[in-house]
Amino acid sequence: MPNLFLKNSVEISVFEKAVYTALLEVPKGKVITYGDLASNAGFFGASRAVGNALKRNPFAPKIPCHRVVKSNGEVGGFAYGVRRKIEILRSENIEIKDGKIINFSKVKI
DNA sequence: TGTTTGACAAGCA
DNA sequence: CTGCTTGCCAAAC
Repeated sequence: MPNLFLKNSVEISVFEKAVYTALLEVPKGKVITYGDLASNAGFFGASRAVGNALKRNPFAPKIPCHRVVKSNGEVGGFAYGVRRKIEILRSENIEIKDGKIINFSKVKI
């Protein structure tokens, strides 16, 4: 395994490292899909694995996990509840209706 | 070391 | 639009 970093005494796989790093490049007020994030991280098609990586994210508030959404415009999941995710997104001026993002093509990277 | 698991995606009826 | 099926991938069992 070509991985294992040490961040705050927590082991991180190269996969997670790549995902978190790529995610940090998403500006406030914008979102990215699980699939695109996977691609940006260098793991095309790993959308599902990305979800897992975010869920078990060791350092929660440090990374903007809330900016990762589904490719169909739905919000997706969140470790602390979808409700919370929506609130945070709204606080970043991203409109959401019925669990779906308004103007998805415009707020998406 | 094989199987199961998900915060997914895309295609089709 | 809804619901179902298959494909995916890294991590956890």
